[in-house]
Amino acid sequence: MPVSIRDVALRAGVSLGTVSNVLNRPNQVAEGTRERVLQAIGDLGFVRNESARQLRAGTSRTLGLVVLDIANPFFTDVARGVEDVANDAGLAVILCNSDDRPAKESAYLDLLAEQRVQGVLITPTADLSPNLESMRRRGTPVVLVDRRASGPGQCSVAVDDVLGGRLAADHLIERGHRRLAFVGGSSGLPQIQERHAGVVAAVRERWGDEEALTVFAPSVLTVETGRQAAAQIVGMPAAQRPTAVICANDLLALGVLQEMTRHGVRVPEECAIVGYDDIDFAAAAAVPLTSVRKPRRELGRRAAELLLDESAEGHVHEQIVFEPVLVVRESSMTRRTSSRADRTA
Amino acid sequence: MPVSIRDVALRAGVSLGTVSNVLNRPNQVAEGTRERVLQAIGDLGFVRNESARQLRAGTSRTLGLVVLDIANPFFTDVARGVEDVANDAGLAVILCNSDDRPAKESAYLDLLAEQRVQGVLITPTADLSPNLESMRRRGTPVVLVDRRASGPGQCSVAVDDVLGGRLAADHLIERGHRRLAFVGGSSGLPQIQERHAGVVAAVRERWGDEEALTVFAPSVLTVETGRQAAAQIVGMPAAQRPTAVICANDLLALGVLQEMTRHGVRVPEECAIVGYDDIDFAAAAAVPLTSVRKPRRELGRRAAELLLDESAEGHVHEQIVFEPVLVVRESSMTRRTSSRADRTA
DNA sequence: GCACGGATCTGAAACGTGTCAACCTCGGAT
DNA sequence: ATCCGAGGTTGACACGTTTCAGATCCGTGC
Repeated sequence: MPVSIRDVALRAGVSLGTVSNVLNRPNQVAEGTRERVLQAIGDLGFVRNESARQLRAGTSRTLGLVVLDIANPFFTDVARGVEDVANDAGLAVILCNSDDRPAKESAYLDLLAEQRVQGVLITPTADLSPNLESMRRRGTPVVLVDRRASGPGQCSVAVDDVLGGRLAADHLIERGHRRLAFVGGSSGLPQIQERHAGVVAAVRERWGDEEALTVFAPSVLTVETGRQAAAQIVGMPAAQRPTAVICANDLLALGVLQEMTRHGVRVPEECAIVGYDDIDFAAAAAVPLTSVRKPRRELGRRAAELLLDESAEGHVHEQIVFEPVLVVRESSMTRRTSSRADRTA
Repeated sequence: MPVSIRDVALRAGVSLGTVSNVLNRPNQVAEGTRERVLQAIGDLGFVRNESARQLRAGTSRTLGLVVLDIANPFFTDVARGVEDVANDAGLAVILCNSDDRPAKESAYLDLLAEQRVQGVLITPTADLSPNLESMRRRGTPVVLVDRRASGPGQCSVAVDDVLGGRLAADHLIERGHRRLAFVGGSSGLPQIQERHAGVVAAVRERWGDEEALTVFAPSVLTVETGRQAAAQIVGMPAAQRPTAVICANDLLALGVLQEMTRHGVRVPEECAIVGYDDIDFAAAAAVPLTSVRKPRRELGRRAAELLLDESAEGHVHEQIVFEPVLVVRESSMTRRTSSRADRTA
């Protein structure tokens, strides 16, 4: 039943090597022969066996992408960027979802190692898995995505999240807000910690201390936990309740927005909201969300490019850091009655 | 550099077959030997070569999933369902995004065939690719997802979309609406056509004809095109403007919601909205969206289970059809205060 | 006639694994 | 002393491809 290159050779009346040449160096084969072989391939419905190619070549034509949460549109956008580049290079992408769980992440890394992927793109869970280090030692390129490499020994593509947090906080403070909340505080993820740090830095600079900043620390960053945080905020006495909320990602922000609305708290008049990532749903929310935009697709693209480059000679590890941009939309358009609707892009 | 089973054997002082036994039938190997081998594996950092295993076994430990739009959370939820089952069976999932483009779909199917995947789960573009048929002929199981198989010759896991359309329309009509719009009309996708047909059937039954149903036919089903449709609706003269909109999926519905709000049309008071799929963002919208719920994750699960079963002896093809459920939320909670008894014709 | 080179084709070797028949060892039964 | 069988272990072979050194053929220039 399975038809191999040998069957094709037999049918076309040529040797096995010639069939291989037709497939890989067609111009080295005389036209008549080539056509006879192609005919045989068509007749028999021959399909190359990628495993055998890989075995011979020593490496596969695939690349692994491990993300924290496949349900977060941020990561699907990154994935598309990766796909763009990978496809052009003739590579397939194995997309793995670690769910922010080290055990799952580790299992997927093993799997990718066994597949002999050309490289791994990963947004790691808080602690860098030992598997990552051993992959690199074994010679598999690894590029960190949305996370800065700790040393110069590896590539990474990240975003300046301290700046992002700062942008969000500065914007709100300039708009006249005097009490802020940050939702997403204590997650072990460095990205989140940096956003937090940026907010804190801005608040400190302006106000001298952090007393007017309330921090909420949901365990995971989802719409649901955003809702829970908002419920807490709404329950605070009016005199202490923050007038603006900065969320560590847009999922949280959407949850906050929904819960606020449900409680009759008008956004942005009574409470402004700023999200993070600027996923498509942020602009599509019924109160379009101000958000810190990261070049999502570009992030994936550049990461994939670095990965490809890493296999080349003379590669030097690179730590790319993108600058985020604040996109102001309705959810923070309040106070400071100024006429200018500033939209940064 | 690359360390093979042979290197391990050498180091452990055993034969190559013994190492293989340690890996695949550990209980057939004497404890001392086993430990020596495991030690060697650890020392050398040996990792199985999946390609070689596959070559030997004739089939890989992977399964392909081809979706129409990776950016649509509906499909990522389906993917999670697939992953649940695949992981338990020790299979990896290669996730491919056809972008609703036959050319991309076809390219990915070729790739999956070359990978010798154990099977393919696919939500096909409008026309069934000839590649699908040849895959099946070659013995690769194929299961259609969110699309009914045309004949009994193959497995499929779908949802009764005619019923879904009907549920949405009935609900709105019962609530007292007398002019409806359906957004998503002419896409070639059978799923969409069925939803449309369901709406039409309900409208016909109640009103005798379809004059009070306006149909919009965006080319793709995204938030952006939803917005465009809403802009058109808002532009209609008040006397003709529908008081409720049924959308072919939730992305459209979110776009419609946003544009309505932007134009100051209150939802649901002035215009009710019903979406389709019930993605998480539907409930999270600032005006929570009434939507036709499909068992998204379960859809993926069952599809994967059917696929696994298909490799077993005595498999009979099965066409599973789930019944959708209308989840009523705020976006359609209006009217019906009228005491007028509206009877069907 | 002959050497030469280019175009074309051939077939063996190798990639790393799983399988399986055969082999070894050794204690116990005959 | 011989045989038996079970528990361990071995090593050759096959999987399908790519590669590469060599073979073959043919026209050309001397």
